[in-house]
Amino acid sequence: MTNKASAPPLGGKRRRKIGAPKVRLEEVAQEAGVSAATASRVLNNPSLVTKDLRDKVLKATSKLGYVAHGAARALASRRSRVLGAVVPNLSNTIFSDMIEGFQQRLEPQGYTMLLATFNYDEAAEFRSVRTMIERGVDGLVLVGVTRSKELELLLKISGIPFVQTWAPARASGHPTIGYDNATAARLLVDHLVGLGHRDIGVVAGLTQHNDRVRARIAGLRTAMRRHRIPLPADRIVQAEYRIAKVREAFRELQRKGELPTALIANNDIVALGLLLEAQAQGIRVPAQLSIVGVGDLEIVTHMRPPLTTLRSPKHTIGAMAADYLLARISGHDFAIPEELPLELVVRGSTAPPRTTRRKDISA
Amino acid sequence: MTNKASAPPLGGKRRRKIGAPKVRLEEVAQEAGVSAATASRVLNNPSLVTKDLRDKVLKATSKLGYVAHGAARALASRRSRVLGAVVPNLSNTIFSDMIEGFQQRLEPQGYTMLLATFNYDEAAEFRSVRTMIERGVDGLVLVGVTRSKELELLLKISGIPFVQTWAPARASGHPTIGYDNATAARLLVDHLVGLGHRDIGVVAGLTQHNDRVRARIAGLRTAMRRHRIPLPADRIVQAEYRIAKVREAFRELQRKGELPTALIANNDIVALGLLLEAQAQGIRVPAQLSIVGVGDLEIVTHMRPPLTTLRSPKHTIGAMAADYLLARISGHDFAIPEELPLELVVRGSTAPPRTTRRKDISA
DNA sequence: AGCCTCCTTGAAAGCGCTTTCTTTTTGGCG
DNA sequence: CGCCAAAAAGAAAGCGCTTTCAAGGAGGCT
Repeated sequence: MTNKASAPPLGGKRRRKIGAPKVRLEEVAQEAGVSAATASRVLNNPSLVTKDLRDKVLKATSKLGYVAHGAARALASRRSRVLGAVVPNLSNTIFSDMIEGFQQRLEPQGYTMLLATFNYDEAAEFRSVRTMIERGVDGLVLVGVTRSKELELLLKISGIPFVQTWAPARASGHPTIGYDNATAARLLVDHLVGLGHRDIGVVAGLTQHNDRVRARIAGLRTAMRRHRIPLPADRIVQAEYRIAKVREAFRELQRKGELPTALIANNDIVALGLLLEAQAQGIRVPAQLSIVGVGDLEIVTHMRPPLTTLRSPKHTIGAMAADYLLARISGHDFAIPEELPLELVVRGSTAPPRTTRRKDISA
Repeated sequence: MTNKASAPPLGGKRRRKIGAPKVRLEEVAQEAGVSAATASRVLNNPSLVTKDLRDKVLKATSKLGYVAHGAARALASRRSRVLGAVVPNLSNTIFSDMIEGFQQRLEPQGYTMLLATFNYDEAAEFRSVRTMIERGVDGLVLVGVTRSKELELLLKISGIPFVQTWAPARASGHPTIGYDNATAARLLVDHLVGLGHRDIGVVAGLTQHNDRVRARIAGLRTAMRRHRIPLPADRIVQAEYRIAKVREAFRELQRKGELPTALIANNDIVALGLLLEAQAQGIRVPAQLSIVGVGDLEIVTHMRPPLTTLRSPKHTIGAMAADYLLARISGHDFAIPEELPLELVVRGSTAPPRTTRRKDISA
C-alpha cells in the first residue's frame, strides 16, 4: 500500500470535485412526488406538512441516502447550526472537561462544534474568533471576561451571540457562566484559617492574559484580610501549569524565607506538584505543610495523602454555555445562575499547623 | 444585570436575524471601484489581479471591515475550509494532545476544526461523522482502523477524504498515521525480559470498540512468544482508564494468583494507578514489582519512583493528519511514514525481579 | 348555499459568493 | 504603425437550499 495522496478520481467530466454524485433535495422531492419546498419543510418544520406527504418524503430521503448540504442550507436559512468554542488549551482538564460538556449538549440538537485553542496568545485568539465568524457560527463560547479592544469590537460589530465562562455572572455586563473566584478563595482560606493557619502562601498560575488567576489572587487577598491575615507579595509565586515549573516555584518560595504552614494552589495540577516537591524534600504533608488545590482531578484522590480540593463545575460550565446559546438562538429565555456551586472536599492534605511553640521533629 | 437571553434587537424591519448589518463583497467591490469578480479574485487568487487593483480592494476590505460569508463561499466554491475530527474523548491526553496538534496546523492555513467526541459509542460516532459530512467538511480524521459497516458505507458514498490514526500505515488499505502496537509491545517486553522478568502481567484498556487495545494485546502476546514466555489469560485484566478502576483491576489480578514480577500498563494513567495501588499495599516498586506504561505523561516523571514508559508521538499524529488532509485537498502528494517513532524512556519503575530463591523482606 | 378563513402546497426569488465565459486592454513583434 | 495573442477585468450564471408569496382546497359560519 503506497500512502500517497492520490488525485481525486475524475468521474466523467469532473462534475464534482471529489467523490460520488450527491443527492440533492430536489431529487428527493421528485422521488416523493412533491415540490422541493415541501421536502424542505418536512426536514425543517414537519408540522407544516400533512402526515401523508411527510412519510413519502422521509421514505425518499432514506431511500436515496440524502444528506443535506450544510452550506446551502446555512446560506438560505441564515443559520449554520454550528457553535464555536475558543479556549486556551485542552491539556488542562478544566477546559477539556468543559468542552466535552459543551459538545455533549450540542449533539442531540443537531449542532456541531467548531473548536480552536489559542494557548493564551491574544492574537491567536482574535484570529480564531474571526475565522469562526467567517464560518458563520451561530454562537460562541469564550473563556474569561477580559479581552483585547480589537476582539471586543469584532464581537460587537459581528453581532454574534456569545457567552463568557469561568467568571460569575456579575463579573461582566455580558452573559457569563461560572463561579466567583472570590467565593473559591473564601472557602479555601476559611478552611485553612479554621484549622489554625495564619501563615498562608499562594502558588498561582501565570497572570498574563488570564483574568481568572488575577481574580483568584484578589479574592484570596480579600478573604485573608477578613481574617486580618496579611498576604505579602513574597508569599505569592506564579507558575505555569506544569509539574516541573510548580516544583521550581516551590523552591523559589523557600528561597524567599521560611515556608508558610499552608499553601493554596491555583489548581490541582499545581497542588500535585507542590505535594510531590514537598515529599521529595522530606517535608511531611499535612503535618508540616497543608496543601489545597482546586478542580478535584481524579488523581489527587489517590495520592498519599489525598488532596483537599475545591470541586469546580467544569462539565456544567460547558453544558450550560451550550444550553444558553441554544436557547438564545431559538429566542427562548435562559436564566443564568449568578454563580455555580463550588464544593470544598476535605481530604488528607490539610491539618492544623504544627504549633510553633514546640519544635517538631524534622523528618 | 439580568441574565436572560434577550430577543435580538429588531433593527428596522428585521432584515437580519441578529446583529449589525454585514458588509458584502459587492460593497467592497463598489468601494474599490471594481467588479465583485475582481474583488473575489483578490481574496482567493491575488496573482490574477494587477497590483494596482489588488491594493484598492485590500484597502476597501479593511476599511469596511469585511468578513467573508463562509456558507456562500462554501456553496460557490465547493470547499468549506473546515476539517473534522472525531475522537473518543478529550480526557485522555492521548486525544487532547493529538487534537491540539491537529488544530495548530490548521490555523495558519485558514482552516478550522469541527470536533466531536463519541465516548466509544459507535452510534454516536456515526452520527457525528454524518453531521460533519452535512456541514461539508473538506476532510476528516478518525481514530483507529475498524468501524461499523454503516459508517464505512457512509464514508465511502460521501467520498470525503479521511485519514485514520493510531495504527501503522500497513494496518489498513486506507491512509493511516500512527505506530505499530506490535512494535510498542516488543519494546516493552524486550526491556522487561532483558531485566530478567519471566512472569509478566498486562493491564489493558477495554477492548470493545477499541482496536488499538486489541492490537496491543496481540502484539504483547507475539513479543512474549518470541521469548518463549507464556501470556495466559489470567495474566491479563482490563480496566477503564480511571485510577479507581485500575486499582480494582490490580486487586482482581491478585485474586487470580500470585502477582507477576512485572506489569505492563496500557497507558500511563493505568501505570499510575498500578503504582498507587501497589504502594498503598506496601508493595515496593520496582523491588517487588516492575511497572511500565505508555504515553509519557508529565506527571509520571515526578512520581517516586518515576515511571518507565514508552513515549508516543501524540502531537505528531494530529499534526501529520492535518498535513496529510491539507495536502490531499490541494492535490499535493504527501507520503505517510510507515510507522511513527516510539521511544522507550527507562526510569525508576523497572528493575530486575527479586530472585525467587531468597525470600525478600516484605515491607 | 355562499362567503370567508385557515391550512396545504407549489412557484420562484434569492442567500453571498465563485467561476466560467466574454469583453476589453495590454503588449509583443513584424 | 498595425495586428494578434495573452492577460486582466467584468457580466452573469449558478452553488443547493429556505422562505416568502400566491393559489388552491377544505371547512366553518351565518
